[in-house]
Amino acid sequence: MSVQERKQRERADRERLIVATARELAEQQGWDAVTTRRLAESIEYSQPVLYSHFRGKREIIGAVALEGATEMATAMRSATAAASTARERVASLARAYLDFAERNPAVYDALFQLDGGLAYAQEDTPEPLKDAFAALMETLGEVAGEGVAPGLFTEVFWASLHGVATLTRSRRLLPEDAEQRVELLVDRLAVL
Amino acid sequence: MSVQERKQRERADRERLIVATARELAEQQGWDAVTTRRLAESIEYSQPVLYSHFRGKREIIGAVALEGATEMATAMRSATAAASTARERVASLARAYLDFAERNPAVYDALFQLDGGLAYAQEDTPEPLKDAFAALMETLGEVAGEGVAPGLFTEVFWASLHGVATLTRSRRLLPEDAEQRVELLVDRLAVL
DNA sequence: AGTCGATCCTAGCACCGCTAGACATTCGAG
DNA sequence: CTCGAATGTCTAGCGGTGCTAGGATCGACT
Repeated sequence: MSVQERKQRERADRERLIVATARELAEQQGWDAVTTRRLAESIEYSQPVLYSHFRGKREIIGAVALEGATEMATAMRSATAAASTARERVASLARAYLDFAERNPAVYDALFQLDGGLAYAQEDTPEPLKDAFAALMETLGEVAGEGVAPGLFTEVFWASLHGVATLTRSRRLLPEDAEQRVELLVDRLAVL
Repeated sequence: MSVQERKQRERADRERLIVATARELAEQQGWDAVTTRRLAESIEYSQPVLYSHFRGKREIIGAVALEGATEMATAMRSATAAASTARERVASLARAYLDFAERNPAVYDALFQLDGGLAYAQEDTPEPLKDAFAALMETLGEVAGEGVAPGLFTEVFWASLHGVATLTRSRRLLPEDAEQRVELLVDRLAVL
């Protein structure tokens, strides 16, 4: 049995290596540079090995997305933990979100821009994605205002942040006024 | 002279044909299906002809984007023209924006999602793009509220719409509550 | 020790964006 | 009217992509 267990462990290790390498490559040179050949070369295996772990490149993107969702949820929760007022919590959350997007563009793309073959906003949505949304809702739910469903409010706030994040990164918004945009969003959307 | 003029005219016609065909193909089967081979096949010329009009696929996307920007500006202006109150104007604008994105996903992608090699938010930004932003600002500038620059407010409102549009289309937001999301955005962001 | 199954790689498919170079056609000068 | 030049277009091909079929190799059991 121990031999099989070792093999399973090695296999799991290799899978983690694939995901980590894909992520690293994507962060350094963009997702376009993450080709199956380069990825295989980087992990020092041949291409077909990738396909014994994942159905295709899309699933690798999905794996990076799930990893990122967990990290993002953690980042958002720790950002809001220290703040005492509701306004501070919301502002910290927004800043943490945009900060994560800026610092991990490839992971952010895997999550919200590319097709990783993941289901969103459904029952079969993977747990990390649900949890990241939950992390948003924990803070945003309390500032939704009367008569507005927390889920709906969270979606709208999230979408706004997403718009700011993506338009900024593609240089369709200038990065200079980033802070002012956050302030405006928080002050107007949240009912404090 | 007339011979040269005819040739120039034919060349311009062919260029329009390329852009129109690219757009059509993209709307029908997505931008991934718009390959230089298929596009060339569709216009009944060989591949290299495309490169005598555009530097590459990116520029073709850019041409579709510019075409789309003009249409979008028109759509937004005619949506706000009929409305009498400021709130109605803003709500109509938002709906027109999201409607355009939903009805012309490929054009919307060319404008705000893909790289068409265009400059945004700069002096050398093409006129159609500037004008589309101007169309937004005409309506949104008057509801920015005191002490908030119209340009900044327009950017934030636009970004929010963009977030809703893209997350909805990639099925990360369910389309059901679309109208509620618009109402919430308008009522909270705009100072009426 | 020999078999047999799991594991991995080589080689290749059909496609991609893009371009060099050959070919035909048209134009303008003598 | 002829003939060289310029223009326009095409064929063929380069290096790349995601993905896979089929063969070689290796290691664990009988």
